[in-house]
Amino acid sequence: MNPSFEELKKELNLRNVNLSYQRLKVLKYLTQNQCHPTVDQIFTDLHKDISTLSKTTVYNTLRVLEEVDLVRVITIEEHETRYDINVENHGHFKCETCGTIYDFSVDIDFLTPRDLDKFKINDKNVYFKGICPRCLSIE
Amino acid sequence: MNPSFEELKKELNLRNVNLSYQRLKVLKYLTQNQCHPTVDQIFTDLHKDISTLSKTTVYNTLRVLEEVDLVRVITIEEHETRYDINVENHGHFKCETCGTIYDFSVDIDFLTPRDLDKFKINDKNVYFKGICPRCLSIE
DNA sequence: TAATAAATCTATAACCTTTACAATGTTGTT
DNA sequence: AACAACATTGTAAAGGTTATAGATTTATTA
Repeated sequence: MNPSFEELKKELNLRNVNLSYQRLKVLKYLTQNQCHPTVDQIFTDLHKDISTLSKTTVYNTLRVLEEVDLVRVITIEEHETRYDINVENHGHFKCETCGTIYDFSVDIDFLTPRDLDKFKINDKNVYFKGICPRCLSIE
Repeated sequence: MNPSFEELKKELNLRNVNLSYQRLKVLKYLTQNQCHPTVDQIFTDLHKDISTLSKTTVYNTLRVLEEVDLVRVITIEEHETRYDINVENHGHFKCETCGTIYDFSVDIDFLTPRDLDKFKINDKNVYFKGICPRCLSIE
């Protein structure tokens, strides 16, 4: 499972990242909204609570969290960078009709391309596109 | 193997896409430069031959070619949409040091996530990040 | 071939996301 | 309390992509 909020706070301390009020809110948002939100979604939602919040802060915070490997960047589609707190390897499915992004479990370690024998692999990503069951049933 | 240039021209006719001079040049470029170029790379190189070429035309052409499934969009990294004429399923490896994108063969059909039983899958993508052998040896 | 319609190309401006930067505010340490 | 270090904010700038309108080319018909 995903790490709990408390565990994440500990992680930040371990990695010498100060936990400001804004960073705490972003982190909390990511743990509670594991729907791969965009910066704009995060900013818009948090702005309701923190009227002084700047979008730059959201960018900065996400960059910091990414640097310490607590957050993962997902680039399924151009022009919409999404953020995911789950660092575990899993695949993403984007519905081309409604835009929802679904997680799915995939045995990425099973992928052992012989072509990459001499390559150092840091990150593996799998994403599919298509139509989700809900949109299929509506059609 | 990849389709030949002549075959691609036939494909365009089949799909009722007019083959203008500019489109022909872009298509030719993609078949001869299968290095997943960006729009800017395509435009800059072609501009040497066609001084009147507009970057908008490159965008438009790529969109048309994508719509008829002759070209595939690769989004490995944010802010750099890349184009690939090879529609066959294969994986991409991006070297985080030199930026080169390598192809590798991967048995994508082997990926049969049970989670996606009821999903209609149109497109499968696999991309890895890490360091390529050349950069490893230089270090 | 000429006339007309349709499609394509070009250039510019607009848009949107992300980054850079400088000023302000906050936190931590002594 | 004073200082330094860091974080936040707001604005401006950068970069890539798209919208649009006019010019050019191509296709069609007579």
